Amino acid sequence: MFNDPDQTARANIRTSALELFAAKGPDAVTIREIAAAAGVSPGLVLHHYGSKQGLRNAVDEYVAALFEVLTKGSMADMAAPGADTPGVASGFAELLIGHLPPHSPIPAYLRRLLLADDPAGRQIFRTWYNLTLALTKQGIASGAMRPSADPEVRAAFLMINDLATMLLHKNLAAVVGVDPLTPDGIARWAADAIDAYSTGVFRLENE
Amino acid sequence: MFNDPDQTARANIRTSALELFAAKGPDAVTIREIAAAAGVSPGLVLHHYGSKQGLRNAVDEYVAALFEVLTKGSMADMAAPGADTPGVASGFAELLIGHLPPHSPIPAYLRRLLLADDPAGRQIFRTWYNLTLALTKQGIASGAMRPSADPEVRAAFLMINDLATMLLHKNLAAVVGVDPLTPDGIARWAADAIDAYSTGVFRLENE
DNA sequence: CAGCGTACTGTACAAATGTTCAGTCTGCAC
DNA sequence: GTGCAGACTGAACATTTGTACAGTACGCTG
Repeated sequence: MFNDPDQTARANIRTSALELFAAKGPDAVTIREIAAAAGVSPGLVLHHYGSKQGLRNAVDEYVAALFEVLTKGSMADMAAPGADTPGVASGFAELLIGHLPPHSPIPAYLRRLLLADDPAGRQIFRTWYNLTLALTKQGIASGAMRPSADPEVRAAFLMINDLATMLLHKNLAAVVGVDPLTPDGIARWAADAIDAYSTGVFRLENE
Repeated sequence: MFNDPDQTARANIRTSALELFAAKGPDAVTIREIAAAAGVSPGLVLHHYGSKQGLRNAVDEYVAALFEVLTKGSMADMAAPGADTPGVASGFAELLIGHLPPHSPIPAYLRRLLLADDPAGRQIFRTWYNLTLALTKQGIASGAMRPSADPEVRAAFLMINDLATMLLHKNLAAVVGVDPLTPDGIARWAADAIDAYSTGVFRLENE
């Protein structure tokens, strides 16, 4: 899925850049490094993308477009949940990742975009939020979710709680021993999240 | 509070480095830039810290030590909540930030440490998690929190949900219109978080 | 075949940057 | 006063890195 059949040198450069940017961050990657990974000369990188910034923009746009596609795919899953498809409680992030091959650099790149505080990341954040808000209002209307006095904040709350598992999964794996992005980690994590969101975390005083 | 009276050139260099690292990231800051901000020559930076990496380590250690102090202070607040001290629901992050001057670079630096996936950040993450886990178990034992089948994951869940507001507050402010690190943002955010954690988010089927 | 545009290479260059170092100044011990 | 250790400066150096460019190979069009 989403295996780009484009094997031109231009596409190879973009793909290599995507992987290296995701792994080390754009600032820590040199054009020579990208060229070597793509099997071309450094000059060709500039020939196709004008500058390093141009290449960064191209990769950003590519990932943003892919994100839109993934979003639509995840929405379809949401509307018609299959046998083992987790509900909304386990979050959209896992759903998105489920649409990608096992070691795709896309999640790591998305992580950088979301944390970078630049226009590309903010646009993705906005898309994600609008989607979450729509689902939240829909859930409240259908009775699946309890009403909230502040639906906008409620949607943001649910969204970034979900995002947090993607942003911090390495720390979680190292410290807690549960990586919420691995198959068994997902299960443990989702079970507790659903429990927390359903029965609540704090006990009311009059209980 | 925590205004270091150390005004030696050595301390000034560390302070300037801390601010610049927090704002732009260590890789994007040059030794010359730090020296200029501290009002010294570039050579002196190396004289005191040996190398740029040495300076980074020194800043990391300084922030880690400060984090320990802040943690203890926040725990004291937790044990004896004052008039307007929010409960555990609004999270530890806000409590920590409340112990710092308004425009302290510490939160931004902590953010970088936690997202960097290096030993210094992992140690802070670990301290934070151990604290959250202890409070969670204590809350369950006292009856203030509902029991969880998986206390470790429950503690991690609550912790990173809290962290997410700190990591993504800029995106939240730009897209949602609520910055959970500003005074009025805290109020709106905490109210909804407490509501979500108390009465739950999803409606059970038999209700 | 001739011409031309595009992909592509490898060299060269200028700027930035971490680091080294010789040397100066200052304060303190003897 | 003399000597010395440490703070501090400013110039210089080596390396890295983004980029420009001249030149080559190749495929398409006329």
